[in-house]
Amino acid sequence: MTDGIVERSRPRDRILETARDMFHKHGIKGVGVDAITEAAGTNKMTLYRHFESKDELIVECLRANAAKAGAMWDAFEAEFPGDKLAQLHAWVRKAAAMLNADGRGCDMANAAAELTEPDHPARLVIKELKEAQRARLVTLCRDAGIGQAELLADTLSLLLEGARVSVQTVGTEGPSTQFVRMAEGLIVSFRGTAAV
Amino acid sequence: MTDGIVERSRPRDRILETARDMFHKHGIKGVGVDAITEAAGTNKMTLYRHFESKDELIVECLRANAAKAGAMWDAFEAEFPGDKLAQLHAWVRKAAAMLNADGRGCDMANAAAELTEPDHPARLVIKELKEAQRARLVTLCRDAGIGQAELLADTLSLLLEGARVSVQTVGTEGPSTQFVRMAEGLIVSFRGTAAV
DNA sequence: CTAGGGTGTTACCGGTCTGTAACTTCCAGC
DNA sequence: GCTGGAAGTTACAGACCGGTAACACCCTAG
Repeated sequence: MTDGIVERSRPRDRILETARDMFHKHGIKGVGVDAITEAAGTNKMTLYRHFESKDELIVECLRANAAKAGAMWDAFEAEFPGDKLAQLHAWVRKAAAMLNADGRGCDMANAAAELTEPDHPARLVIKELKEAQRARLVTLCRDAGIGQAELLADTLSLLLEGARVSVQTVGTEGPSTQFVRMAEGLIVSFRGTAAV
Repeated sequence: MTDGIVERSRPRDRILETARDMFHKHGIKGVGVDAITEAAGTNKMTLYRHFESKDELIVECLRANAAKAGAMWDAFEAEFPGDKLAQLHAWVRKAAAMLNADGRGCDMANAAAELTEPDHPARLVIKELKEAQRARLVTLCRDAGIGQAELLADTLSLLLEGARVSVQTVGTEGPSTQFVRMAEGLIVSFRGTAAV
């Protein structure tokens, strides 16, 4: 019961959702458009009526991923309104939970690993989306009253990014098990050096 | 002027070296055996006389990469004999230098991102080699007299791994610029909590 | 009821992929 | 100089790839 998601909805949405799922599981070059449309319960022609090429479908999937991640951030704000520090800790816990959820790393990072052509349209949106996420984390750290918000945000980013590839290479029992401990420790130690 | 390396040597070595280079630059699924053999100045039949399949060639390339990385560690020992702390700092500097050298991340991590079949032969050796590298870093930290050597080693691992994917997604001007600062800071702070 | 747009179906194009067969050529060691 | 093995050459098999053409269908809005 994998790769299903053929609920009745408009073909475009089904294709997008199925492609996201299959790209995530099998990689981008590991999935052909035929396989996507079949799993989405439709056909190739319909795909090409809604997306001008596989590359555009890839880009649209990445954007959809980022939108979903953005919604997660909004959920933190809803859960701890105004309490930025609590939101930061929620982010750490959520990230750690997703680490162990599936052994595949970040879709954007994986896409960047696969799509090596320097002018591939996906590379631009990956950079754009990653930078937006970084900006959001920096803002959260700063609003949580942390001095050197950029440094903390970048450190947390690298740790999480590293934990994701670690899970992908050595599994969930490797260095990534320490992620929460590292992240929490960092936040505490940065809290010490409060706003200047 | 790329992908050359057609010096006169035995075809097997040329194929291996060329494949390493091309896999690194263009990804594994982004390079066909025809392209490899042509760039290596030989032909497909010769490749298949030395490697039973592309998958075996991939595995052999990964092992060669790991051997090269191992040689780097030996160089640190040769440069700072017995001074494990100096070797650790040398490792940080070397890692940072390689970060900015080329925008492609770790070959093993990239391979893990591309080769999603859970029983792909490469996945096994990736895990094996990554675990060996981790063990070596833990040993280095411990021999440098650092308490919680595993935690420091794992943190440094995740930071470096994350920095490599960061370079690949947002470029060298992103969070990875802070890698040395983070790593050196960590080493110092772990030195504080000396061996228990 | 009808018109029309979204959808499904089938077949196809040209290209690329891994891997193999059959044969020729080269070259080093005897 | 001869021979045997390594290497090169050409052609091909069979599968898959992204993308398109032509046409039949269905279902809803008018």
